[in-house]
Amino acid sequence: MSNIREVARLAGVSVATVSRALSHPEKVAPATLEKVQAAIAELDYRPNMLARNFRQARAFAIVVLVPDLSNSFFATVIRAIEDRAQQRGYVVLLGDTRDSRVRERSCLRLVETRLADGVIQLSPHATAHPDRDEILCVYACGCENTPAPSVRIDNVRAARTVVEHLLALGHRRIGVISGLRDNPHSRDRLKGYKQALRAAGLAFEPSWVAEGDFTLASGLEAARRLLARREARPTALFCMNDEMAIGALRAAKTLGLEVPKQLSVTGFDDIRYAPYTDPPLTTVAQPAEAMGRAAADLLLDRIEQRAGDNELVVLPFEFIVRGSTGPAPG
Amino acid sequence: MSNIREVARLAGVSVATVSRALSHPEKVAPATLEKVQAAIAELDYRPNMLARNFRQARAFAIVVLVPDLSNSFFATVIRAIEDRAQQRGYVVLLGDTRDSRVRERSCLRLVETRLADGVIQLSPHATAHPDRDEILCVYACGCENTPAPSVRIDNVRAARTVVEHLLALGHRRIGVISGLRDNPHSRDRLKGYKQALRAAGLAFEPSWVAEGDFTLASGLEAARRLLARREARPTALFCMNDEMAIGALRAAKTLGLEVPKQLSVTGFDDIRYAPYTDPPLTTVAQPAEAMGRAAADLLLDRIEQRAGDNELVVLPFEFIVRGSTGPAPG
DNA sequence: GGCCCTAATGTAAACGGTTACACCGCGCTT
DNA sequence: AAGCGCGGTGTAACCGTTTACATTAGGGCC
Repeated sequence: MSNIREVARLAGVSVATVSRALSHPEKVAPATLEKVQAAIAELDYRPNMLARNFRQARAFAIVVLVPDLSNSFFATVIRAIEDRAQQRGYVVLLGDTRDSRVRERSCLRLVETRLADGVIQLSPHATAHPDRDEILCVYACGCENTPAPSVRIDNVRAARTVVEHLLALGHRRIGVISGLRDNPHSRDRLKGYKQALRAAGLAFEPSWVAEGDFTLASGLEAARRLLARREARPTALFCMNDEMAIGALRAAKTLGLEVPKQLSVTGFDDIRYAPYTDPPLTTVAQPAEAMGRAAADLLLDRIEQRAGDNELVVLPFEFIVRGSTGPAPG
Repeated sequence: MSNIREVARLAGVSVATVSRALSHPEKVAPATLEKVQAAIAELDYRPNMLARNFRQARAFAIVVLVPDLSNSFFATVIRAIEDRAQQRGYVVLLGDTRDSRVRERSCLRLVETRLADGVIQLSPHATAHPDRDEILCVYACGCENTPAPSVRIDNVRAARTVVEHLLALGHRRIGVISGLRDNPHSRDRLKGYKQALRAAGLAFEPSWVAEGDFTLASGLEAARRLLARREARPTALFCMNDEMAIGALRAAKTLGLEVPKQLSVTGFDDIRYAPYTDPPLTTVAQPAEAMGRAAADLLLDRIEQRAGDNELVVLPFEFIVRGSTGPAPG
């Protein structure tokens, strides 16, 4: 495989000139540029990026830490990140942590060993790693107390909006299918739920909160538990993501409950499958693509030292009413 | 940031010894090893992988080309690839091509420029690139005529199995919702469809094939077209992936057709949402995880020159009957 | 005791780029 | 005409490892 020296020899110039021709073409005379390009074409030369990156002490790579790649929402965010990163000359390394601490650790090692220049976290693990502060890290799906450079929506307000919608439809017994109790997203969204209740003069009833873990199966299970109660069964379920809402819809179906006639269900995220559930899911659309792009820009700006001072990006969400919510039954 | 020389100085040995202590610990005396490790701990030294990779002329990275990351099936395959790659000391670069040729090209450039050691393709684009032969490439979701190192299921037989199931249920008018007509997967699966028809003594009716592009929306559209016909409306729809099947279910619902009573629908892939559709989707389960792992192993073995000779891995599929198929209506 | 073999370590040359610095020649200014 | 500035180019050092080869020491064998 040819290298820069061969190109230089063939073009009759020095290696420095070839290097400049590639990296700073404006600094070399047009005639020279042409000779160099001819030589490059002739040899089918491709610069060795391994060498370039090594010399520049930059990997031109970022790693994205995702709790679960096969969740459609995260996949969309990552797509946007990848897209933007590529535009700016970076490559993205995949780090599916599966919510495991050791996997996460081993991904962070990538930046410690210089294989990556920074990290984008898709989960809002607030728990700082001891040496985390030396690592450039941006949170793409932040929460109220997610540390500095991060992008998020106002989860509290979004949750409140959803619950206000249900209240306006006359629902008084609104069950919650939550993510893991100590997950920051769960906390924020529960906060919004409580705010809406309080504003409506209703008391918060802890037994109406069923804990899941953001998966389809856990949503189904949680819904079963909530709907099992004979007395005072919830007439609406506020689910903290779409996957669990889809699970809840399934539970309703197997219990013979008609949605939205007998039970309203709401989701969160607006994943691509949301308009295709039966009935289509009322949900909060997070601007997944915009969040990905913004997070990528935030991180890359910091890597390239053009650290903008606007370190917290809060993007607007959209509340989308579809068919899964309706007036509270009789 | 400390480097190998500082470690050597602190440990009172040469850089070569430090290097060996890290890469070939069995080659250094236990006492020396200890000194080196102490120095490493003291300085909190992390070897610079950029330098190591450069020196070894290896990136220890593979890129995976995926047509659409937010498709749940691909996401699962990638997860498995990432998992296996990490086990074997490699990192995975994400290449979401969005079915664009230029994006694909630019990803291949990564291996030409040495930033990656090989490629795993998730789409079976048979169209060889001019210089593709210099690039280590493995196909993870192959077809009948996918070139050499590849893993796949027997798409033809799987499709035939599905259609035989529908025939056994008494269906005689079986519509097809296909992927793009020239997509190899579409071809294989259509072939299986035809085989089943022929075996049952039925004629193939081209107008019962509606072309989609594997997306939810295209499935909905295609189903609308097929179900719009007054005379001889299909009683079953064979969809070439789950996403389009979900679209078809939606179409049926909006047209007031009951599934499976009036219309049977089948999918392909068994994505995680398949058991949660209404009714749950009858489909072909591709062993997504196994496919990912196998593809990773195939590629890494070749990168490491331990090229196994079993270059074509054909994994078993599973046909899963759920609620979306039933006897043909009266 | 000399020889040979081996294990452990050190020396220094790569790897393929980038870039600071030196240099050269030309045109413009004064 | 001398000096200056500047655009274009070349020389060579440098980035942090790995590793071929040289060197050394020690142990076993005759």
